[in-house]
Amino acid sequence: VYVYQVDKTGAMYWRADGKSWKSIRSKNVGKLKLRLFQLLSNGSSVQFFRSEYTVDENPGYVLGFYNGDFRARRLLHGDSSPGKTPVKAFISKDPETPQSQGKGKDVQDDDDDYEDVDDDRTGFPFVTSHKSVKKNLSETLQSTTMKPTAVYRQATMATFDDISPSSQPRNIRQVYNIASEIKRKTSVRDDMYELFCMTREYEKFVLNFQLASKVNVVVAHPAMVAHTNDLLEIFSTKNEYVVFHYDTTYGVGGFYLSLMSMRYPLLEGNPIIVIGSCMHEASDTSSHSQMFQSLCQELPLLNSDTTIIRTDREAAISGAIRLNPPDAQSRYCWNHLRDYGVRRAGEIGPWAQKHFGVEAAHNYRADFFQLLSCETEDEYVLMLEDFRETWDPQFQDYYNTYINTDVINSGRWAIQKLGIYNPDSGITNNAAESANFSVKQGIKCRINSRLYQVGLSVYYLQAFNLMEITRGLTGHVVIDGKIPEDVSRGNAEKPRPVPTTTLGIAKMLVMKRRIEFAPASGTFVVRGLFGPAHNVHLGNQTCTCARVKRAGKKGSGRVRVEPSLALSRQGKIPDLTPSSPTSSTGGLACQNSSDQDVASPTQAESAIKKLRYIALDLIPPISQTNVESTILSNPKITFGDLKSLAIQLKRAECGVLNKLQLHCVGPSIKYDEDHPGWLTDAVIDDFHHLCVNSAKTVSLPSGSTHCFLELEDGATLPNTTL
DNA sequence: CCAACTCAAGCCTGTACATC
DNA sequence: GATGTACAGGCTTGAGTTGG
Repeated sequence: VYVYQVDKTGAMYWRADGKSWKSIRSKNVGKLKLRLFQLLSNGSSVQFFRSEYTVDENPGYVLGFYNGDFRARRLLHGDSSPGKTPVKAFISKDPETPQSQGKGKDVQDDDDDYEDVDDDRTGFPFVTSHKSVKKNLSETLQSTTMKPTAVYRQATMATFDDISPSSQPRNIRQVYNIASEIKRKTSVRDDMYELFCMTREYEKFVLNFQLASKVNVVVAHPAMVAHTNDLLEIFSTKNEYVVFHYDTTYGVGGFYLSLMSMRYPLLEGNPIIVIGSCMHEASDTSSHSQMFQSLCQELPLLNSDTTIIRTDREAAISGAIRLNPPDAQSRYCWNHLRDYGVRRAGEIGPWAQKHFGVEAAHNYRADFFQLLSCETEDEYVLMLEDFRETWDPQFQDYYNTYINTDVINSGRWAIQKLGIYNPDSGITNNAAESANFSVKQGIKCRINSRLYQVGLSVYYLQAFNLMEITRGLTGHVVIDGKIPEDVSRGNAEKPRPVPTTTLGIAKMLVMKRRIEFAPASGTFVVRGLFGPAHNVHLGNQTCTCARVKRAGKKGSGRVRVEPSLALSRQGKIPDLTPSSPTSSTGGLACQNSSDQDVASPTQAESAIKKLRYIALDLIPPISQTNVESTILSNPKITFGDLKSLAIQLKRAECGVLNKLQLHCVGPSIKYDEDHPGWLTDAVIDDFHHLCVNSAKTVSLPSGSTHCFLELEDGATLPNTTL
């Protein structure tokens, strides 16, 4: 009978005794749990049993008990296949080794069938070393530079006090076995071989595997390729642009890593995802060509004039893209254009400095930036003519030869048409560099990274991208331009949903609740995106914005700005009980008798034609076709929005309601995270009554401070006053 | 709860061969 | 001869799964 201490990790070393047991019964005996095993010999049961008792209250120990015909001990570890001599059980008092119980000594080995046999070579009885012994051997071999022989000697000496064979290495061969196993598991094989293994283990991941004459390996996650194909198909059908980035990074290993990434168009903020990658020994046109050829083979729709590839204007990359995909449009990072144009060593910068001095080079750079920033090509041509008069003829020649074409392609007027113009930076390839950065982050060993390590990193990065895309599309995460988080770190190009028009900025500020009416002071608190908040008192001042025409005041060109919904001083939300033309209590505007410009209820009545939220776009009435076109034309729509849309569809019965309800599904809903459903179902229903059933009241959702309506000439709301 | 099963990892042996 | 490596191949173990 023995008590075994159970490993805290749950390992069941104590149970291993080199014999084959068959579980035959288990039962509870009071607080004890009993498991009974029967010894197997060559597959048949032998009259020898092993019992294990455990106590629930103290799972750290197991009580073991052996009973039966002990002559049955045999079939220990080792080669005991039929026809071979069974090795001998070793009997000792080692409490750690269950098979070595003392009872064995009392047993007469009088049965030939159960005769113990010594090891053929050593003459010593065979015994299985305890697992802790092997573990120690393994740890010593791994943590020191000792040879197996030395480890073997040390291990046997260390257990001098405990002479039980199971507490020592069995023989030197055992140490060799362990060392061999360690080597097999930890050896780093040849980089190329590992890479080659990837071509088989990661099916369809390695698109190109070239060793001679220059190493060139193109990889792309097959699932990402499939998904990108779907996207390209959708967007080419819609004739909309898809923006890619392509950039080469250095310092990853003894090779270049080029990444093809995409501005993912279906998620807010257009996060960067990696489409494919190329590890190449040389950075010449043929290397990049192989990358694009492999990609185009998998992504045939890449070769489309709706494909925009931003690069940093390396000649090798440009040349490769011209070859394949020839129809794609290359656009160059302004920073790199500028660098190449004026500053970069070995290029025109030093040339300009050398010929005309630092100051002149500075002027050329300024001219160059002005040219890039032209709003139209005509303006560019005219400005270029002006500049030429001041430029040195030599610089003119250089500009004509190397710069002009690229500026025409990537100037503001050109990229604005594509919707990729950034007012701050023009056009940058930062996103690609950011993706490169995140790959580097994923590689622990940056300088001496191996090809297969980098390949694996790309694989995992893409898998992560795919997972995040799936989560984003199913509405499980709020993407908001931060997916994947790693990619947007560093010098990532931040998403800029900030509108550029006056009206757009106004809408955005309203949607973000950055304009609030302060009833106490009768002023508006306006918080812009930057800087301090402003307290604005309009008084009788009027807005002269030419774009807005107020109902009933056609052509006036002057509109009074008023709080759309005045809050009572108590902070309660007033109801929208229609007020009489002379009423000044609550209601929606019109509460001030001095407001000469505000349309009277009667005027409003005759003027209302279309009712819509000012910050949301008008969408045609619902039909199945329209729903589809809505989704397609609004790629930022999420599954959550679709679900909401489905609910709205069920209710869709009247035209006015349709319009209102559809407003719920636009991307603008995301502007205000705290009030994503700003236009709630209750409000919609109320408006429904208001518009169709001539209901007299409507209540705003709790917490509402403003209500914005835009009325159009000729619209009617029967019997309704706002 | 348990028997029967699968599976991968681990362990072990024999043989041949290389190196010191 | 001692030491060490490489390979093929078989058995056991331990963890997990499945179905009754």
